Amino acid sequence: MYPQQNIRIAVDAIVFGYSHHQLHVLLVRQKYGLTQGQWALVGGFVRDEESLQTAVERELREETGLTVNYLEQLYTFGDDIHRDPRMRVVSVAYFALVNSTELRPQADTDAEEAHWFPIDQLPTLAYDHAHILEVALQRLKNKLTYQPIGFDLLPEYFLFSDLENLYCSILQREIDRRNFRKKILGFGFLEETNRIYKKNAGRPAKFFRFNKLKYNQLQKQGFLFEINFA
Amino acid sequence: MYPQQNIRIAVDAIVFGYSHHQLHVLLVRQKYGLTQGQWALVGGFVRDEESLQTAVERELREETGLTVNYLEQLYTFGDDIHRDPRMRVVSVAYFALVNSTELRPQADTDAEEAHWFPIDQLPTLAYDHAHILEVALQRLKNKLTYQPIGFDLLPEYFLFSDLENLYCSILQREIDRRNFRKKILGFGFLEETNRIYKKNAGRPAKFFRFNKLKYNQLQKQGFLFEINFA
DNA sequence: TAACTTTGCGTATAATTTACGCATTTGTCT
DNA sequence: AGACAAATGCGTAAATTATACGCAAAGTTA
Repeated sequence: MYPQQNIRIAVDAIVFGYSHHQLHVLLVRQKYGLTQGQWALVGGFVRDEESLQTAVERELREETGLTVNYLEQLYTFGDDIHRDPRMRVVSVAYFALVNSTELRPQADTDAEEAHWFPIDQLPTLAYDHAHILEVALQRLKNKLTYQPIGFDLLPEYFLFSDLENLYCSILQREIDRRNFRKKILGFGFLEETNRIYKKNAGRPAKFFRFNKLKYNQLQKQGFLFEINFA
Repeated sequence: MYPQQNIRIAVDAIVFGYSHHQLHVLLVRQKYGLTQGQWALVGGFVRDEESLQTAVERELREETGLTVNYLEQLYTFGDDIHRDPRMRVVSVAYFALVNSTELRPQADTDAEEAHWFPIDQLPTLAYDHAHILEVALQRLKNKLTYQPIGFDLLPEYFLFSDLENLYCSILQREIDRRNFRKKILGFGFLEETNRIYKKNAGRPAKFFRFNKLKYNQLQKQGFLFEINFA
């Protein structure tokens, strides 16, 4: 009924952050083992008495000290029996987003060496982590179009141009600034604040804020978030 | 590096079928153990040397003899440590669809007792399987609107009214028959055949066929499947 | 043949998306 | 100060898509 198995269960987290107009991924350098020195996703083995989600949260805390803004299960990688060449490990991967203000403080923990890498300048990754990252990136791109998760990558107060740049750079397509603004504002879940940002050039911009309560309320009323540009 | 764990990995399959204008789920009666006599999802433990997907396929074959039309990983349930009260089991759940012509032959295997239940007349389910089923049903509903998986629930040749009824009954809303037809035909991946079906009443209807090749082709060209009715 | 049922096509209207134009508000340069 | 550059913010016309129906066509039944 409960056969013996020689399989381990691990969790891994793909943590995305956004800064300097670029998407970044958090990676840690492997300290021990076969892959020593290589870069890998944050992760580790699940303890007998903790839930999967707790396991990821613990690993994130231990290895990076970060507080994530959004966390959801991504996919379970267990079809390649030799993804870890030394023994069979099934990994439940989680997808995480951090607020870009969180991005700086590189953990005050006994963190392994953790670094943010721009998505287009990744090092070689250990195990099948490059593949996992690919899946995560696809999820991010998809989700961006039908759920308001872009705000979890931005600070609480942000400019419209930030939001616009985020969509442009992650989805890698052009969007019409004016139609984008009109559409998002039309949704009715962005609060205009009276904080104003002055750049070196151009007209100063208002800070906006995502009103999550308002969004939840709208959603309950059948509202569907959707961003699709030609 | 590779700690001992006292956790087992199982796979479960939520198999949906469609017949008699109703969505059905395949369940098996438990033969042994704590939950003996109760109904449960098809599933079992993963063997050391098989992939997760292979494990589901094996269990499906062994327990039901069915050939599924569509199979994808749904979610991994491992947050409730006591979902199986006797020991910790993490279950990777898979989502499967079968062609309704497959629905009849109830397996010629040494199958456990397997039965199709209409979605609104389910028995009490073992473990947390009611919850898993809930998640699967939600996935089905969502996916129906943005991927052409409805065709995996229908026979190769089907009538427009079948497709229409499938959408109506699963999504539980009314749709305008004429607009629905116009929209789907406009996609251009349905082949009109010269087979004709005569009912007892009304104008005879043409059989249609889903052209998967054509769909893949369109998709590559950036076409987006989407069915949203008010 | 009249009544009934279901399929299949079409058209008018409403709503939404797309493509732009341009005024506004700042800083900078001369 | 005035001209110019840079970025924000608002608006409007045209094209496309969705919605709401009407109704002919092709059978069966009485």
